[in-house]
Amino acid sequence: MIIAQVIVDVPAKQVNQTFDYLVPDKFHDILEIGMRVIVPFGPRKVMGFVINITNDSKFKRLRKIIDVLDLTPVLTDEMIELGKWVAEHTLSYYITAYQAMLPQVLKAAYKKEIVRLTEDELIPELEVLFAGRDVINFDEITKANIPYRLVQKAIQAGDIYINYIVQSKATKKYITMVRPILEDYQLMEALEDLPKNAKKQRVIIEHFINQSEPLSQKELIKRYSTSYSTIKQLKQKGLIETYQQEIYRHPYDDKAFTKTYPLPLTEQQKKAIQPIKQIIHKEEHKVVLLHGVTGSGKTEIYLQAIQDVLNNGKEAIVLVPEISLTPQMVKRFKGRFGESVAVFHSALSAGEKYDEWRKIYRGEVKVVVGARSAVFAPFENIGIIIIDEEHEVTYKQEDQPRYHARDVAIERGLYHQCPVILGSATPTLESYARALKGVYQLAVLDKRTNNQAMPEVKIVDMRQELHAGNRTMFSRLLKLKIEEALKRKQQIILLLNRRGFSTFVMCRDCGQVNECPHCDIALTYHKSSHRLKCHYCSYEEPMPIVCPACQSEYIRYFGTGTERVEEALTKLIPEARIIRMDVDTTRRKGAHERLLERFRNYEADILLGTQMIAKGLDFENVTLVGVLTADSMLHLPDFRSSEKTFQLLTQVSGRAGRHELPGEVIIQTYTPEHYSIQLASQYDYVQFFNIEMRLRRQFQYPPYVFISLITVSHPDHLTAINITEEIVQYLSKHLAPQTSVLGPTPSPIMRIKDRYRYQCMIKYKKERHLKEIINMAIRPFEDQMNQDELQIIIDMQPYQFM
DNA sequence: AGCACGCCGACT
DNA sequence: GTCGGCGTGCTC
Repeated sequence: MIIAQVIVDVPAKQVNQTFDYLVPDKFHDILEIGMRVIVPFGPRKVMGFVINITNDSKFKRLRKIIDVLDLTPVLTDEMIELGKWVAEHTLSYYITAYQAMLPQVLKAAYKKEIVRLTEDELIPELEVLFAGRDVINFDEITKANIPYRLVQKAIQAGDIYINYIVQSKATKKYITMVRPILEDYQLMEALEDLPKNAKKQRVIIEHFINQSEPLSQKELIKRYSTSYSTIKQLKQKGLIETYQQEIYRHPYDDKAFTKTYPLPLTEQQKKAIQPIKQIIHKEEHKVVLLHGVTGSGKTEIYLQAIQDVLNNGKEAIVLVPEISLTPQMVKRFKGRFGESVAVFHSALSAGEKYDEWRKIYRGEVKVVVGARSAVFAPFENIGIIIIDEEHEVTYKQEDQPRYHARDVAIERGLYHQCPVILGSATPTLESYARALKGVYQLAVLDKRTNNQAMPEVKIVDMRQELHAGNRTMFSRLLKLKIEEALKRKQQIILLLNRRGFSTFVMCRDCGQVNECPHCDIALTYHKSSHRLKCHYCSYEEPMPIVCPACQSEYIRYFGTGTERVEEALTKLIPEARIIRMDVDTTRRKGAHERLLERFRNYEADILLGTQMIAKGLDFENVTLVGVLTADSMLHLPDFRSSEKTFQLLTQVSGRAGRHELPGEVIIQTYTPEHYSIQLASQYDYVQFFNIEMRLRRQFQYPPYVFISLITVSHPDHLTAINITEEIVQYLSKHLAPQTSVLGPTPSPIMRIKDRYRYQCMIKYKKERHLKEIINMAIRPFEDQMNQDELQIIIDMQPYQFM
């Protein structure tokens, strides 16, 4: 008796466990651990992952596996363990963790059909619906508003039945290939027999006499400017045949990547790469924090370390923050390792992602470059995992399973006994503290490879600008520097740090701010549509003409959107050619790259944008970087706001003067004395680290404590508070006395989509059974979560507190 | 999750 | 007595 233990595709607490199924004889030789199967589950059919195969079960009445969806396993043994680990550490369901590790298209799609079983007259409602057909989609029942009991009755009478269908969405792309069936001499004979007027057929047969390799039908038609009918005729004559060949989509195919070769390393780089190479050769697991200033050549270290790994016959994973932002990075990896690189990209279509995934899975590539989810790349022999810009928040997944790619990488590094490299110019305090403690190994690059000094940073106090009568958003210094750069035919990057700061509408008479009726947040003014939109739900309304509260006509919008900056800039310096980059101008696929390419080709003088332009860009001709509002996110309710400001300013300053030309940075701020702005301007990470650590200790924040966050939301305000209160009570009682349980505190945005949101924050140093205790605290509300509109979100390591 | 089952009030 | 609404509990 062969029994498969299956995790079923039903994300619910009560079924978050394996179910045993009998493996029918016909699947004995096929079925392996890690494959997807279709199993009966109650009255339905669902997809499931086989995570173990045994030969006994404590259940005596087992049902049979209906079908096997894969020819080879989609989950390796390691990934099965990893999925368990992820689920348990993030308090998610196993099924959710496994789905997150695989490309979307491997997710099953479910369909229900109603099949007619009798020729006899059905009830009129159903008869109308069937309208002569034997099978109809179940949705039609709901659409036609037929009460379900009537359907039930017909099922009981045996007139109809419900057919549950499980489909794998995986689509492969095929191409039609043409090849000769006969030998050359036979083809030559056939050539004789062809009618004189069959000129095109002759050409094609001649082609296959010279060249017996198959050719795609498309290419054949194009090359000999013929048509499908010619091929069809040859097929009928039995000279050639066509067949379908599976192909990969090639998202990067159209671009030629120029081959690059290892660059000579500087003394510093040599010193930094040495320990990494050692770990690679000893095949041990260690985490190395590579703290390197912008432009210090971290990427070259990655590339050469990977080369060593490949020479050892192993594979490499490289995580970058949102890869579409750094086409230059892809270029470098493709240039160095060519065909053996797979790229994971949020802009790829589901099918393209699946293709890249299969290349990894079949061992056709050795290197993966990708965003967060690439950490799950199904390699079986990993030799190194690199996380570039380790401090980036995008490595934390913000929905279930709420994992951090860094933690997963370290877990995989442990399994494969390989190094994990965390690279950053501004490491997170957590990582740097661990490096100082010796938990991680520290490698430092404090010089740029071109030996250029870091660009000089000037801080401009915007309050004084105002006092001097300058009401524009450009200080006199910045304006002067822009003009100078334009004169020198050099380029400029302007960063509008907009987070927590957008264009809202306020009445100048009564101070009324237009807010979303469903969320506690000001509506954002969109110039293009002249409407007010909520960024948290989909609510929008036309821009009012008079104030809704006092009917005053003096309503206007405040704050600074990129559109307005562009407008003001054009007014100030009319000759400047500007490219604006923000969510609006980059929404379309490939828009990002096109805009950057135009800037690179010097089709514009100024690149104006939000956060997205701060990272990874490398333009030779950029000598001036301006930050319009350095402090806009300093005051967000987030203990990491100083750290994030420091990171952003350092990051963006690094965009200037990366090559021959020296760079300059202007930071405009209303709080010039703030340490994160001061120290960013001096590139003094270590000092920033020391000051920030002192504050973190004083106020008990990570890395001195761990934080877990429970967010309770409910349409009823009081219910949300009360439930949070009960959870807080339970936790305070059962957690260690040194642990602090804070709450109920309203979330920074208390109401979103008409739901009130309250938080309970747990700050702890050591809690061995935290997950179990949290689960116990939540348990009394499980039923309510199923039925009522109660939602409880647990984040074991939150990065966002909104 | 999604479905059946079973209890209870309202109605033919 | 029967219909339909909803709470409860199960799915190998």
